[in-house]
Amino acid sequence: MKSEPQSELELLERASNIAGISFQELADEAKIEVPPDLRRDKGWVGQLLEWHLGATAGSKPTQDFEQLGIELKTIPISYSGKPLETTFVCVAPLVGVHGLTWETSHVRNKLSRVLWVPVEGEREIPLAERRVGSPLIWSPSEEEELQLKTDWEELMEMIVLGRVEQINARHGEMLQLRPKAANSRVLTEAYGASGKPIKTLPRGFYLRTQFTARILEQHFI
DNA sequence: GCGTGATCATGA
DNA sequence: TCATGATCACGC
Repeated sequence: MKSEPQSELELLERASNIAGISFQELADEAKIEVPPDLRRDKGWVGQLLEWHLGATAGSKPTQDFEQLGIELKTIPISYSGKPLETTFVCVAPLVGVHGLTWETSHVRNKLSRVLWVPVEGEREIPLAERRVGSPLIWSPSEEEELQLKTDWEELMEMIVLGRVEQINARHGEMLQLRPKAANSRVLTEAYGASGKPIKTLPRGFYLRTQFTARILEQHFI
């Protein structure tokens, strides 16, 4: 593992220095194997980049670079430069949500400052040959933050009203709520009708590709 | 089971 | 073709 970067500039420089490098080359340096594909290693690219950039948070529910207040997100892009996948943000709280506000939410904290690292994501490109793209540091604009806040409040209101099982991925303009679990049999506690406890599938907040596409676009304009 | 890292696979 | 709902691996 590399040391933790001591400043935002140092982090950005590290990310810039691996732009254009193939996953094979990065894996060799980290002394790890490149899997044949991502079917059984969905988080492999993210962990490869964590290693190279010196992220230390591990599986803690905090920003990847706590000291710098920065979250790392790799984002797979198509040949046209558009995101191929939505972006997971964090697990959604389903209980103990009384008094939670956007201002203190994990979503806002994680997205307050993000190092986006685009990576080649087309499945027809062998994993070992895919390359890292140019990084960018981003914070939400006022408009973006308002969009996120609006979505978050709508989703959290449904959760607190015991309507979590009526939420589907079509809710939320930019921020959506979807399953986040090992499989569909996993259960966690939530509020049901009349506030009675129920067991339901754990959920996570995800950014729509439309939202992340704009972030990347604006950087290149 | 929870939270991290996410992408897969299928129906519309 | 594309987004939704489901899924995979790991540390603890």
